[in-house]
Amino acid sequence: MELALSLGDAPKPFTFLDKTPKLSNKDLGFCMGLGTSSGSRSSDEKTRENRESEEDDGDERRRVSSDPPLQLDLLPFTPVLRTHQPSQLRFPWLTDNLASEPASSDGPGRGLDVNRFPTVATAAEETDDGAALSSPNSTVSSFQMDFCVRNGGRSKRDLDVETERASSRASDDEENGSTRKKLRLSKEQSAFLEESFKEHSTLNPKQKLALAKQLNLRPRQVEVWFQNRRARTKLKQTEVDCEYLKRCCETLTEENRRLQKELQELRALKTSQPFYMQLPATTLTMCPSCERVATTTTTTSGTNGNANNNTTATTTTTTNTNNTTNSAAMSLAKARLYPFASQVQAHMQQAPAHQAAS
DNA sequence: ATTGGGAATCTGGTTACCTCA
DNA sequence: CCTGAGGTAACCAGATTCCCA
Repeated sequence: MELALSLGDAPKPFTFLDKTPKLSNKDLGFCMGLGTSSGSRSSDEKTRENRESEEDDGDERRRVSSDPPLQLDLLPFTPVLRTHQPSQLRFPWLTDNLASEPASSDGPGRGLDVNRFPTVATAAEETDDGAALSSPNSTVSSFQMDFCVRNGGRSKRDLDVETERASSRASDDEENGSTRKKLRLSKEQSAFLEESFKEHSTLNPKQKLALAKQLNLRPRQVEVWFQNRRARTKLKQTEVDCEYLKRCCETLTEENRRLQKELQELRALKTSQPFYMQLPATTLTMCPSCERVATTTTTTSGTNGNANNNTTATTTTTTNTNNTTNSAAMSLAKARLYPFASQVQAHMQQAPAHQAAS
């Protein structure tokens, strides 16, 4: 069993997931998407890759996410990520003519028409993270968007309260630079961001601007949302990894317990039947070509009558060929001791490479 | 009044780019 | 012209703060 597990960013994919079907989803209750995607790369690698892929964009962006966020695609706590229909949510960086498209000409295509606040945050959009416009003090655009999105089912009183709050916040922001606004993104905005996160776990400036424009948010807000989203993803992944490690530990503990018990039985058997002393010492080795387990036996000094050499290593294919007595008992003992011996033997005979290697 | 979720902020690290000696 | 140092900007992860439902 390969226990190449990691918390958080896996340094490499868990190859055993491909090799050992016994560690499948049904056993563990979650799918082993661990470390099989971009999340398994180091940030430096990702950064390097991103920069290589950004050459086409010139100086417009510095980092590009080239891989979709696959890491959580298979996890139970994440909704099915690939079920969205591209036609239902359009991403500005995927449709070049977005700006010129007529709004919601195809029904649910835009999906966020409710967010369409007439030219609210254009100034902020133009300047991206400019200190003045994207500073924490600037609440105007985001609030207006929020107001526009949520006012559908509200009473006038609610709207008045909201307006009052916003004006209060705005005034606070104007007079106090340290005031920190809190904005709850609407469901539509969150859903849209989620969808785009499934496409790109990181944003380039173009995508950020487009998303911000689409959602009537400040680019800084989009950027922060993606940062927090990545953090949440990693946290969830860590939880899943911990759970998996816990299960592995339990499995290994149980296996250890079972083997200890078996060892005790064999020791008891050995004291009652001394011929077990004649069994050669056995070690398990790994076949380098196919990574299967092979057994190598080392006969010890002449206890079986004709073995005069002190240390003679042979493979199991020749084990005990001279010992014709106690064959039944020996077979029984070997069957208990080396449950894989017959398979390994057959495998070794099939593969000529093994003969050469041995 | 309490609490959890999440938006926002802070901090430290990395990299790319530019300028200049 | 080349090179290395220094400065700057942008981005990110991680930790933290703190607002609000």
